[in-house]
Amino acid sequence: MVQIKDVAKRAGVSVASVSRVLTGLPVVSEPTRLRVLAAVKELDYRPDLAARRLRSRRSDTIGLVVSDIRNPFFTEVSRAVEDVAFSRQMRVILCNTDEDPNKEASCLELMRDEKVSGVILSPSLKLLSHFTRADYGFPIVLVDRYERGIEADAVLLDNFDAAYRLTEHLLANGHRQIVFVYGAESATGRQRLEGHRAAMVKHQLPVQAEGVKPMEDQAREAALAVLKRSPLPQAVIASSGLILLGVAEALRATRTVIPRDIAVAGFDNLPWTQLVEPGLTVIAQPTYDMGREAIELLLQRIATPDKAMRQLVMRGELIERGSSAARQHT
Amino acid sequence: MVQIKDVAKRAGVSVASVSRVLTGLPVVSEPTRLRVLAAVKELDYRPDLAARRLRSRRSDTIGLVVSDIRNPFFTEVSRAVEDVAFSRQMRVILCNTDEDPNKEASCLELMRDEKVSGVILSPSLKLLSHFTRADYGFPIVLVDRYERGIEADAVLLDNFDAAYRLTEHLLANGHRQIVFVYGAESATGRQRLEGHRAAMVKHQLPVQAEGVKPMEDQAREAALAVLKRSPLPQAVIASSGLILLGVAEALRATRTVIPRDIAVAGFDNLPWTQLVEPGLTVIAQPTYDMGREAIELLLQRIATPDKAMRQLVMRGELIERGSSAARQHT
DNA sequence: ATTTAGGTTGTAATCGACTACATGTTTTTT
DNA sequence: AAAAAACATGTAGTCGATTACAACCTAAAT
Repeated sequence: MVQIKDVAKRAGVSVASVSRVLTGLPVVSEPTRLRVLAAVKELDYRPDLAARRLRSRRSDTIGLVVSDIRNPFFTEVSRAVEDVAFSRQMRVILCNTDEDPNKEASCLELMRDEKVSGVILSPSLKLLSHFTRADYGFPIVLVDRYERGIEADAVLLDNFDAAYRLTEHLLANGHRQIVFVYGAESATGRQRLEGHRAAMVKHQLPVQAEGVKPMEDQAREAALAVLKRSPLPQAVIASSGLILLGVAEALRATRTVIPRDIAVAGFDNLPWTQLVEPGLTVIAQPTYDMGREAIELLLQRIATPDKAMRQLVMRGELIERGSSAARQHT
Repeated sequence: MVQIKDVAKRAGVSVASVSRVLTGLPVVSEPTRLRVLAAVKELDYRPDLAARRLRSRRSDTIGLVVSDIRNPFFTEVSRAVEDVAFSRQMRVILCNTDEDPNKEASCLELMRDEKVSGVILSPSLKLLSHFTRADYGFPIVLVDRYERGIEADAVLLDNFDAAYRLTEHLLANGHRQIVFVYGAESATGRQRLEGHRAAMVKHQLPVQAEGVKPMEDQAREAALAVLKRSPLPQAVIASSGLILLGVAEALRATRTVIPRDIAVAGFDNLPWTQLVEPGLTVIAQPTYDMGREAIELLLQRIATPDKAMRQLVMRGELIERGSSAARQHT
């Protein structure tokens, strides 16, 4: 195993100089720098990360704590985070919480043990409700979930605005009786409900909301119940991609024709939403960008810990497809 | 910062005893063990991982190297790997290669630097073609991709069998002119082509294969070209979920009706395959189980490095849906 | 010519845990 | 009862880097 003293010997300098070159300190002369780099290359020296981390108290590692990496939103975020981290020679450690506060606490403890430089976190509702930055030894950037007034960096969709515009779109196309199926245990779901509510109230229409647990089968059951109503509502909105999937399954199971029998709209522009006839109208989130912004924000926070907290609120894009087409007068 | 000597003092023992208790060595008496554990709890002591790793030369970390975590197959595998690792107090480090041999080499180098206990790898075609276990300082388990005769642990689908059965299913339903759209740059795609070929040859039918790059838009273009043919083939098989998506997009864009105009079948039982009318017939892979088996295999390999290599070949499940319904005689 | 400042370099201490070895104690064997 | 074996524990060295500090050299300032 070649180590730093071998490099030092080869380059004819002390270990301190080698270390200075490798950590990028600007206190080495150009000639020594070049000789060290040459020796490193000749010997194919790789610094021992454990030793480096022990002494320097830093790990150059980013933690990513999400409910479930299989959620396409988080998958995309993780890819963005990994891309940026990789380009900066940093590592990513992943942890799934399943929305379980205990597992979430374990994950954050794990991150503390790893002495991560920072964490990108999608918090459970419970953690979000009493989030305090001082509780952790590392900076945190929240993604997807955030509540007004919390002192934390965050990257999220403008949920209120997105749901408001989606609702306005349906209303403009003549749909009046709208059922809003949303994730009741999620801050995001609730904020989207508020945006929907605001649009409905503005048009003096009643709000029909169905809160579900954030699982596909739950959403399907809720949607099936809605579809048993008589008369059928004129439209249904799903507050997330997962719920939209459940709704689509229910519609297919009951042979309900979109948009003739009922109009549909939802969140998350997943690949399949354009495949389901006649194409599902959705709010697209800039997921990859959100992940990228989250880690950039985190890296800035690590560099300058005392600047004021920032929230990056991103705008969703309304993608109109056949599922929300104008209502035919009957 | 509370450290091991604080615990030792509190428990009235030496640091060696504390270390022995914490690393689970069976050479401590029960009384001291209990007193150490009590002291650990009272002080909320957390061992410094960097120090531990430096001295012990082990990291208790697993590397996961895949082409793209956004591929649902790998997403699911990563979730399984993370679950098992988490339950054993191990970490997972993720790296995406984009099928680029250079990035792949960087990822594996990164894993070496991290002194991972082992790696779960989905190799590029190039790496697979001259894979040698001795090239790395850690054990490797291959997932999804494997070639006969390679001396390596692996977990994969029985691709030949799955494609064979899928083809037999289409043939049994009366489809004769079948186009097989497959990922030409993937070992998996090629193996599936061989299975398809075997079934066609057995029935003395010609093989029509279209190799594409493993990207959705490439598959769509290829499928569009196929759909321009006159007469239209009677069925199309997609050798992966990604390609199936491209095919489905092409069919929708051309308003081709499944299965009246053309029958469809493919791989990967993704949530949306049952949503596309009239439901797409697919081979389902036991993805989560494959991930679980992969890390279990890896942990066994770490425990006993010298046992013979093992390949776990799993059987795909044929899920028949409307897209491959029996051909109407004309 | 002497002092001062600024820039380079090297020596040695240090990070915090694991573990080889030595030592002491108890149990078993002869 | 003595010797050997087995077990339990402690002391101190070690893992391989970073970095505080001191020492040195050169150039600028007095």
